[in-house]
Amino acid sequence: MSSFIDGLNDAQKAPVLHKDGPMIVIAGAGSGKTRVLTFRIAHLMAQGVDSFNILALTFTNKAAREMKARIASIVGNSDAKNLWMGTFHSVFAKLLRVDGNKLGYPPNFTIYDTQDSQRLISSIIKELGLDKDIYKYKQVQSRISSYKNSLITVKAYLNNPELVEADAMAKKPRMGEIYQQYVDRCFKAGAMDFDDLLLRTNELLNRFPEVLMKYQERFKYILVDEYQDTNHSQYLIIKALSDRFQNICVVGDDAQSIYSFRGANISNILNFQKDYDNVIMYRLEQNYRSTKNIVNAANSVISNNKTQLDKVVWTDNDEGPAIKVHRSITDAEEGRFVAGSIFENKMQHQLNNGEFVVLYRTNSQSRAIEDALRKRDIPYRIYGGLSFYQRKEIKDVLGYLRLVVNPKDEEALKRVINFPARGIGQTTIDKLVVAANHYGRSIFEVIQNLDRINLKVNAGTKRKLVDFITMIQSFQIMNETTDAFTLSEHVAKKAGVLLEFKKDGTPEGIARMENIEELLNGIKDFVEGQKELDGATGNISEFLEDVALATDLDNDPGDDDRVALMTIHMSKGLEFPYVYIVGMEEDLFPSGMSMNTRSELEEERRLFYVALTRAEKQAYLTYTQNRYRWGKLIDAEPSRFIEEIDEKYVENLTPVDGGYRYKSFVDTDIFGEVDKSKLRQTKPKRGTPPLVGKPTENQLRKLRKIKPELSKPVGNTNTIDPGLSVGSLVNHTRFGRGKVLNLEGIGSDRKAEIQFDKGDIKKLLLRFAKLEVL
DNA sequence: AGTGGCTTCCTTTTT
DNA sequence: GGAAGCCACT
Repeated sequence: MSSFIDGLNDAQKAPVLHKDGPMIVIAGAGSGKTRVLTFRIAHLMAQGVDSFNILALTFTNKAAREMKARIASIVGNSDAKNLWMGTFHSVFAKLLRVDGNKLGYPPNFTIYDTQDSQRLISSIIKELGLDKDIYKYKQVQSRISSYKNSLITVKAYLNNPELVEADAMAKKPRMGEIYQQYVDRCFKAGAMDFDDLLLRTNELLNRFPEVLMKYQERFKYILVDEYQDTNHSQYLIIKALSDRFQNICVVGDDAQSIYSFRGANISNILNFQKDYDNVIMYRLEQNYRSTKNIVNAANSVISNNKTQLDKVVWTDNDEGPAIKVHRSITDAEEGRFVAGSIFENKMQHQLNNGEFVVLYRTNSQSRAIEDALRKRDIPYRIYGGLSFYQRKEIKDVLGYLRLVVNPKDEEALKRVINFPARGIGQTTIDKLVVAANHYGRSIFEVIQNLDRINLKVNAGTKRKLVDFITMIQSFQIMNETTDAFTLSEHVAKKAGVLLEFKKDGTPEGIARMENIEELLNGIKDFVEGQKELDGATGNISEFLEDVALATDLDNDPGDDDRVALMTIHMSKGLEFPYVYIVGMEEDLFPSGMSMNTRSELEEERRLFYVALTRAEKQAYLTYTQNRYRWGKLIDAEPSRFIEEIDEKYVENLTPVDGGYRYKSFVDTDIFGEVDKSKLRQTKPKRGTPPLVGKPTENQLRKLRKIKPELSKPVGNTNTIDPGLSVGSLVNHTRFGRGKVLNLEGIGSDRKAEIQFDKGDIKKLLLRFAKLEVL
């Protein structure tokens, strides 16, 4: 009966037809992973599994929407509606809206974005009177974030001498205090940050067995996409929910794990088979996306990594053209080359703009490409970067709306209480914050009770404060009876945000006004969309939730024909016939900040692998010899990754003779004088890991014509600190001298078991322990 | 309280 | 080359 399955190959059919019990699908790039997931869900439903009992976690909400639509077209619309499908964050936000009250959160809790978190932390640092040069708010925020993602609560932190020690060593002895304050303040504001959405879900499932049971019963079948990018917190949620029925299906590719910086733990996928009994493993190794050339090139690159599962990606597709490498003098010229090449390809092969993507390592690289595309009149769209919802004017309007939904939301309040200016200055706000902390209430409540508190503000200021509160309350009353669009339009006008930008009159002000109008249009569309769904009201809180967890990709209009520009990270899961990877330079890609350990470098390499495997027909790599960075022209040298591609898959576009090359070494200025600065030697690369010098292992292997030996999944691969091995003598700042007995874990979870001379045996996380190898 | 000019750090990637 | 925060002046 399930005739829709006939279009699959045998390797794909097996995981689709797998019924009960834990399973893992190791899916190479372009092997039809999404198809397998989609068909598996459809098949489960066709077999009689109630869609109500299926939970599917995807990497973007867009992916979830598309998958849902696809399933709906296979099995019929009404059933697909009940599927719980979305990102971890959006799915568990929904769950917490229902059951978060057990943890003391209101159902209308706010979701703080990174900026909100950073602002709060920054003000806590100030309030505690700490040195902002030592306690850098961004660093502190990312540290707290990584604690949360490892489920280290404030209490756990304070009870863990290693962590406390590590922060004290880093001259931040008061980290614990900041962490505590931060958590308290978020809670008091009825707010969760991104990490809380996962952490609190864990807390909920741990502390309330009846809640755990409810969701275990509900989610009889759980499917997780991009499993290689899950962090510890996500891992535990999945583990808890699937514990009862063990119908867990995870899909992923260890070679495409690129999110360790936000806590993703590659050992989740490497160790999956140990986590459940009787795991069936499926492999999808046939690539349907790319040419032989691209697949082979990508394979030759990734074989430089030690840590990987045993898998060989291959394809039946055409040979295809070689990967083209282009060198240019400056980043402006690089842009011109890309624009010119896109133009030529379009003409020669009759292609649309939408068939091209330009990928880069950092968002700031988009500028040079944009300039060049604009000059050539090639329409483009940038994904990511400063997204629409992060613009100041948009956040201002949203700030008001957030306050309407949750008046305890301090970050929103601080943002809008004096924008547009209404004579409530920093001094007043500081006093309010102090009072609010003192009474354990929100600023909003403090203002409501001004008469009962002895707050030293003059009568004029007091009136202004009360006026502000009254205005917000009037919005709240309106919100009870009206939809998001009507309310937002009213708020934008009444609060004076629109007027503020209008009277500004500068082109910038006008642009901001237009952006607000665009936001209002967006809300209108949203409301109309929601009204068609049942159970949704088109209320503003639904819109805010959508916005807080939206990816730039999620809002892709995708209707007009444009060249896409995005970071490699954003491109994961996408495919394009023509791919340009720009900025292939040392210190940029691999990033200078990721060359300190082997595991960091391996992640950069996986990132390159992801970039290459986006291409269906043709990939271009470009690099420049000089690039503007931090407003200065700096020398650049080609990325090691270019050399790591087996040369038979590469074609060099750069003219080698004709003086071009000499110019690159001895540059002359416009008068023909030699520019002395170009003659100096390039600085030695700092922190280059020993195994990737020249010649690389891979190059040696190629010379010897030996197939690279794929290492076993876990355990003995040393991915952090190559200098440490069993038997090493080390010195710990606190515990003294010791000997390494054992090493385990991978990446940021890597631990060493050490016998210290004092007699103790301890397991230390290498990430935190400051060890000196003797 | 609000404004303008100065400094710093930044640029790794994002839910 | 830019945002964001700080200080000093009005």
